[in-house]
Amino acid sequence: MTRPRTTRQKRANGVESRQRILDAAVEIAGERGYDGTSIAAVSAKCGLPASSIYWHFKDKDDLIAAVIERSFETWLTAVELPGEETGTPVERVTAMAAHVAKSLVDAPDFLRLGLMLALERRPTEPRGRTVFLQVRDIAGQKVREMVQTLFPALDEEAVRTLTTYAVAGADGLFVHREIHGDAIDLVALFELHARFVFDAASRLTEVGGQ
Amino acid sequence: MTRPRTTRQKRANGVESRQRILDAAVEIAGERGYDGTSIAAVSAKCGLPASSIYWHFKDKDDLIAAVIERSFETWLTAVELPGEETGTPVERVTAMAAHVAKSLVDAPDFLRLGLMLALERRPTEPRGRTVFLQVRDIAGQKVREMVQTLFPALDEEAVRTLTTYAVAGADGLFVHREIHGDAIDLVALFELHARFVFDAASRLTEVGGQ
DNA sequence: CTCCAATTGGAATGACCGATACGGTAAGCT
DNA sequence: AGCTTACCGTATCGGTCATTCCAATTGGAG
Repeated sequence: MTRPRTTRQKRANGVESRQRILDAAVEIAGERGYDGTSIAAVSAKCGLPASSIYWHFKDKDDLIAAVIERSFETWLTAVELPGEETGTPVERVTAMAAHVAKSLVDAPDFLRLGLMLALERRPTEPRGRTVFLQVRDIAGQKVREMVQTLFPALDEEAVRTLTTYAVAGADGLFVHREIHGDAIDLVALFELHARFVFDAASRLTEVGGQ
Repeated sequence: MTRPRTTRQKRANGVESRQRILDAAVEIAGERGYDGTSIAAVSAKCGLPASSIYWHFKDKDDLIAAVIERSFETWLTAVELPGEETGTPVERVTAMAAHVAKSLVDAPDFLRLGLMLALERRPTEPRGRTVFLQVRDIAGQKVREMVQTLFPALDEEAVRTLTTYAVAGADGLFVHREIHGDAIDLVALFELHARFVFDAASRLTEVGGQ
C-alpha cells in the first residue's frame, strides 16, 4: 500500500513514451504553431515531465521537426494505398484527387502545421520548415510525373506551371476547409479541381499540338 | 544644461506614434505570427517604449487586430483602383485577377498574416483572426457577385462552388509565392487561374443550359 | 505663470519560457 | 550481488513574456 503517490509506469518504456510525446506535440503544434507550442504544455498533455521530452529530443526545434516527419509518414500511409488504375484518364485523375482529399481529412496535421511553418519567416529557419518543404517537394514531383505521363505533348514549362497550379489549388482548398470546418466537402472540391486541371491541360495540349 | 540623455521627440505626437507602432508590428507579425510577435520586439523596432504601445492599444490582441485592419485597408486602396471595363468578359476577368495579384505583391502582409492566424486554432480565438475572416468574407462576396453577373445562368450552388474555388486558388497561389519567393510571377499565375475558372464556368453554363 | 491633458521614459512585476542538473528507480546483464 | 543503461521526477536556472505603475516632459488653454 505504500505505493508512491505518482504511480510510475510499471516499466520505463522509451518507445511508447516517444510516441506519447509526439502525439501530444502534434496536437498542440497543429493548433498553435511553432511559438505557441510550449514544452510545458506538451509535458502536461502527455503526462511526462519536461526532462523526458529533452531525453528523447535534443531541443524544441528537434521535437517540432520530428512532429513534421511523423505526421508526414502518417499521411503517406493514408495516401499511398493502391489506387486502382481503371477507367478513363480523367476518371483516374479525379479518383486519385479524391483519395488525396480523403487522406488530408483523415490526417490533416502534416499539411496544416507545415503551412503554418512555411508562412513564417524567422531569422533562423526551424528545421521543421525545411523538412516540410522537402517532403512537399517530393509530393510535387509525383504530381509532375503524372501530368507528364498523361500529357506528353506539353513542353517542360507548361508541365511545371500546371503542376504548380494543381498543388496550389489543393493547398487553397485545404486552407478553405481548415477555416470553415468539417462542413466543407473536401473530396468533392478536390474532384472538381482535378477535372478543371485536366480540362485545362487537355486544352493546352490541343493548342500546343497545332 | 541638464538636457535628458535620450532626446525626446520635439513633440509628443500620438497620431504619428500610432502609425510607427503599427508599421513595426505589421512587419514583425507578418514574419513571425501571433505568438512570435513580442511587445518588446515591436517596441525596439519602432523606438517607442512598451508603455506607449499600451497607451495606444488595449493589449497585444488589440494591437494585432489593428494590424490586420490597417493592412486590410492598405491592401484595399491598392486593389480598388479603377479597373477599366473594356474588352471581352474573359479579358476583363483576367485583367482584374492580374490587378489583384499586383496588389498582393505590393501589400502581402494582410493575406500572409491573416492566413497564419486563420490556420491557428487556439482555445480563445484572437480578435485579429475574427477580423480577418470577416473582411475576407467581404472580398469573397465581391467575387461571388462577379461570377453571378458574368454567368447569370448558373444556379446558386454552382456560383458558391465557383467562388470558393476561385478564392481558394488565389490563396494557394499566394502561399506558393510566399514559399518560393519573389522569383514566382504571381501576376501570370493569377491570370492563368482566372482563365481556367472562366472556362470552367463557361462549360458549367453550357451543361446547365441544356 | 499655472494647470491640464496627452504622451513618453524607464523600471518593476509576476508568470512563463526553454533548457539543464541531478538524484531516483527499474530492468537487464554478468 | 553489483554494475550499467534507460528513463522518470523534481527543482531550478537565466531569460523573456505581457502588462502595469508612476514619474517626467511637453504643448496648449486660461
